Amino acid sequence: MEPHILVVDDDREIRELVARHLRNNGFQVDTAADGLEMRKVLKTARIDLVVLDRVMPGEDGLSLCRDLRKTSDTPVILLTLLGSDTDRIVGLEVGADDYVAKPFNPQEIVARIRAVLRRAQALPPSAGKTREHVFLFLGWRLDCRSRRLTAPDGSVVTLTDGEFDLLQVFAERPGIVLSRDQLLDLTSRRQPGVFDRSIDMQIARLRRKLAVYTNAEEIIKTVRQRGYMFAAGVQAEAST
Amino acid sequence: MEPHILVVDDDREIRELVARHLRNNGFQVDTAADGLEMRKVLKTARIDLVVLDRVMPGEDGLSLCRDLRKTSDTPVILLTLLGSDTDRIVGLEVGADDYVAKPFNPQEIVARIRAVLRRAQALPPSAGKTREHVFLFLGWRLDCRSRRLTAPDGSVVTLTDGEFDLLQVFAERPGIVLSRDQLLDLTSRRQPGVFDRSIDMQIARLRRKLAVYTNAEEIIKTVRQRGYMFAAGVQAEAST
DNA sequence: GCCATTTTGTAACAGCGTGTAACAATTGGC
DNA sequence: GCCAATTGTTACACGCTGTTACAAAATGGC
Repeated sequence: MEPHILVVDDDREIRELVARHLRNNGFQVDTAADGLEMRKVLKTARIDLVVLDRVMPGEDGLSLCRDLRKTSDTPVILLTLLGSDTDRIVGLEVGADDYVAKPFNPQEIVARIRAVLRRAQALPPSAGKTREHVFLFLGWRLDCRSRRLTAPDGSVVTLTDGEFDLLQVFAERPGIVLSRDQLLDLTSRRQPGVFDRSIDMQIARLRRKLAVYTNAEEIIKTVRQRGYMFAAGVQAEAST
Repeated sequence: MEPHILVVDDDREIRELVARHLRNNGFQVDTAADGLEMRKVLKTARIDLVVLDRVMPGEDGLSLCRDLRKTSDTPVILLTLLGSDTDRIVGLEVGADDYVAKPFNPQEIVARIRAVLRRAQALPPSAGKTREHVFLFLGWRLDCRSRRLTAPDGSVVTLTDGEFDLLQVFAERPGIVLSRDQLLDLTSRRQPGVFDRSIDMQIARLRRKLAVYTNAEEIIKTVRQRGYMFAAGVQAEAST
């Protein structure tokens, strides 16, 4: 019985990104773009926890949290802006159980959800339920829990750590153009003074390894002046 | 009946600042400068929540939190360094209920304490703590109660204390990259002045013993510039 | 307490991964 | 078609990690 999470955010991209990440971690997820949709979902589904954006047009996260707290004990995690002490304090005071500051590491949301639910005794600690993060594209299999890439013919392709991180970032965000800066951030290889053309080198190296089996152009496309995009359709799943 | 908080921090100034602020907000407060004092207070007073500094000489916050969580449900709030995602995630995993990043606004600690206590008061205490302590991976069996490692062919493999602790830390957190620093913390082998490359030696020694039976690269992977990750899928269970 | 053995940590070096610099190829605006 | 800007490729230097050797510390039997 997997916990059921409701993600409320007017920003569709963030909403779907968080939802996908949570699904990959074994949660059942519904989404809502505003307070109206949120209330509709809450009326029709039994939700275990709400992830709620602080800043939204119309009714914002704090108001929604305050209202929700009047009628329900459903735990709430607020997505706040970094550096806003008073937002966080007021959020906690109106009844939020926790917050995560944007920009966020999706894994932190997972950890926080588990911590909150653990206290609610809705979910045992993660060691008891191993779920793996697997991405499938064009016959390739990317397993992020074992850091292993398997080619369409079943052979294992050895990637360097940099290459693996890069491919993981892409596979988690198919169809989205990612700038060099974003790729450096997302792969956690942003260092002060790093010349951002180094990402081009890493992409070339990754493409070279993929190209042994598949036309790499169908996997990673260059978007001139903007960055790179993972062009292969991705199926994400939890493996058994 | 005001909640009773224990503040643990080696830095006297921070300790007394937090204590004074909490007293001004209606909490009863005790303080401790280290793990020894903390345990002494916990033996003699009924504490409702512990505020625990992450970085302390000798036994640090993560180790203390881990130990405390083995025997008690007392909520813990960690004071962490700003910007360390994996510190926060690992902290939540070893059982902390929350964290506050330094430098902090004392009012945020108050809000967090209230939020955590509100949650704790909504829950009955755990009946008995059943923790998983047998881990199965690639045919190996790690029994943490008897501190015994059994190979896929059934033979017992002798590990040193250091090697065993290290393998246990990994098996509890499959698929997560753990830095050298974190590994030193989680294995409770953090000593002042220890050259942090010593962990590489321990890992090499563990790998050598595992490699007699299994390709060790499939079990513990190096993630360059970040640390090491347990790549084998783990099934955890409570032994009979 | 002594001492042999085991465990752990440090130093040095080799091999590999990553980032930079330079140059080649491609792209797109005019 | 021209050309400046952008991206791809090659070569190389430096830093990170694995291994070996040895020293220091810890352990346990007598």
